[in-house]
Amino acid sequence: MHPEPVATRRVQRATITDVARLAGVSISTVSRVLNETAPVADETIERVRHAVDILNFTPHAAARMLAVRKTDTIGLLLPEIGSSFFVPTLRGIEAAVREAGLDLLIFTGTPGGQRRREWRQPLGEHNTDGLLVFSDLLEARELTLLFQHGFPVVLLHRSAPVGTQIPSVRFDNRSGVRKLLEHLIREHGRRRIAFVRGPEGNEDSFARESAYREVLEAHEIPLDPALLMENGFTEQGGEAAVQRLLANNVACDAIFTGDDEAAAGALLALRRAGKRVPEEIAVVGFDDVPLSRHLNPPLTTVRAPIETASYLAARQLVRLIRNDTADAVTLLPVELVVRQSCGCP
Amino acid sequence: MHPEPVATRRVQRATITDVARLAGVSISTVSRVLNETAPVADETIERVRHAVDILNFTPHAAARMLAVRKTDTIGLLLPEIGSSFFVPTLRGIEAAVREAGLDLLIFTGTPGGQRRREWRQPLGEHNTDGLLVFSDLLEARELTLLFQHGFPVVLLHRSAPVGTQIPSVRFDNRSGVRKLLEHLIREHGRRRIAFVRGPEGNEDSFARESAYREVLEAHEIPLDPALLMENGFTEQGGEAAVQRLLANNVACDAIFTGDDEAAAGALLALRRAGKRVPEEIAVVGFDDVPLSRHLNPPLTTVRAPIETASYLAARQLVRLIRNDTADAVTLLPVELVVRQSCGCP
DNA sequence: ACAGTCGCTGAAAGCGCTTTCAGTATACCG
DNA sequence: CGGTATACTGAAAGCGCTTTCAGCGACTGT
Repeated sequence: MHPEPVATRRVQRATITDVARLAGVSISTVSRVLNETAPVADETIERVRHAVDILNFTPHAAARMLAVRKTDTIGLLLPEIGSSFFVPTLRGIEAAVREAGLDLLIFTGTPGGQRRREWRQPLGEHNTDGLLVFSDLLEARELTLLFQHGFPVVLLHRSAPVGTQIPSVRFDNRSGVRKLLEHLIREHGRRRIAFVRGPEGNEDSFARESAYREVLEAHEIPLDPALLMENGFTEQGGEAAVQRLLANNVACDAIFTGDDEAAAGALLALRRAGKRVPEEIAVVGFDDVPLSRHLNPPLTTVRAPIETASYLAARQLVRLIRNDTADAVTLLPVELVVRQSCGCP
Repeated sequence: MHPEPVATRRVQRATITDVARLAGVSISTVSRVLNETAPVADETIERVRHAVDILNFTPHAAARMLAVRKTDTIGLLLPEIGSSFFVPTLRGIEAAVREAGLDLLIFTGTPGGQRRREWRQPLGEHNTDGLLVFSDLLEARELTLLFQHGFPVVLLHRSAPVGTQIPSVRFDNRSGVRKLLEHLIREHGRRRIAFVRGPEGNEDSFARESAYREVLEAHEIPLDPALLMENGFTEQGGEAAVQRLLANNVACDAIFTGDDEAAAGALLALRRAGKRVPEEIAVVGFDDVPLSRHLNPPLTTVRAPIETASYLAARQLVRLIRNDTADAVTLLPVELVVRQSCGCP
């Protein structure tokens, strides 16, 4: 497993000065042919290009950033990257970032949850041209501070702190939950619907829960606190929640998990307990991650345009960086996708 | 969807000079208290810290990089981030990167596959302290060039180009395939085993295919070219491959897909065609992504330590950056995980 | 009492680029 | 033919940091 270790010695990198010397011009000229910022004689261009090739010259990004005072980089702040929710999320962001010709710096939260608050901010205002924040890692007051400094920030799946106008893009959670639960109630006559919520402080989870309460109320179904469970938007969380539900023997004919991963866990627990889904208990989720159609039975859920959301968020950020303007809020419509776990054939 | 657009005006950032002025010291002193590189009087430290707080000062990363001549950033080169394989991969890398106190710059390949080859290399030798390369995006000759320059690079799921000693970390694919197929052959008596391979040029896929051939040979099963299909390590690819297989009516009693996502697709196609899995056709995959245990039936596969691999790769890179040494090759053991899709109860 | 140390600090040189600014040579206009 | 724009180029001044270098005072040891 550990054969010959390998060693390395660094080689001095070429700088713009080397190129200039080799081409017999000044560094200003080299800079000009590289950036095409001023007319340069064809013959000179040729010489410079040639020198660049010979020396395999690549400009030192930091020097460039320092001189032009921008980084052409955007930062992405993520919670711990756990679920498959991140695959489309990252794709969307990456697409937008590449389209804009920027680079992407990623920073994720520590599992422990405690943030590193040091003087050297990894994604601070100085290291990137803007920040895409997905997670509750950054506290409201830090966001506010950033906003007040006019530093470009956009929020993904989280709304702006009061007092700020930070652009955000989110799903229309309420409408999704409404469609989902009404389907369960009207089409399948379920009324004892458990809700397995996401982590404390997660806005999506909060919105979904309050929509859940609204729908129950609208149908005059009393809310049974025993049907409300925690999880954390993870498979294990969903599994544990359902285990608890079953252990406590609380009657229920449907489970709505705040997200699909939890639904997967719920399904696992239900099967292990010998419950038939959907006959005895229906299960529905939210998000429609790629996993969902493969579940057994295939999961009825709400399709959230995950990739689109992150793509648009990144685009907003780019707009904010380049034009100093963006849409305050982008609310993305979601769509009910009926598969079999709700009881439909 | 697009309410009031929001506008922003930038605010001038504080520099070390501002801090120095406010604290009534020289910038050298400020730098020293920030970096703790030389003794500074307690009272002075206090004044500087205070000034830093007041001004909300964060050092300009580019300036720092330029001065110290390192970026404290590592670059990650990914293929298009498509499958859930990336979730553990990113986690592992992120963990290692954070442990080492570095930042992570991500660059993924263009979907079209053509690389941007411009003078301004996004992840070039100048923008990061080292590169973690997962994908065949970078050609062998570019890797070689980097290696010759002594630029730290480590390869993930890809072996070093001939002539270089670039460290790499990979799975022990052959052994995994052997265990998997021998199980299929010995325990379940399957002999017409189709193989759905990954994308051209993917080393994992190549290794798995050649191991497949070896195992067949060892069991004196003739290789039927009709049983060899392309896909691309995607769900859709696996689905399409199996559709083709069925359409051509080629007899087969098992399908081995080069990865689990493709297995998920295969399962879908099989079910749609009314084939019973595993009774009529067994299906096995490779990787054991989180999805696999949820498939219907749960997928027998080979567990590859995806997160560990990327974690170790990142650690090797850090070692290479800091100590100029690393292990030439790290081969990670894999493990058969038997579920129901092979025919086991 | 004096050289040698040590704690602490500021001036200044650089890191590798971009970008004015100034300048020369050539073209073009009336 | 004088004047003015135009193509092209180099010197030099930064961008915001780190890091020598040198210096000053206060201690130490002999």
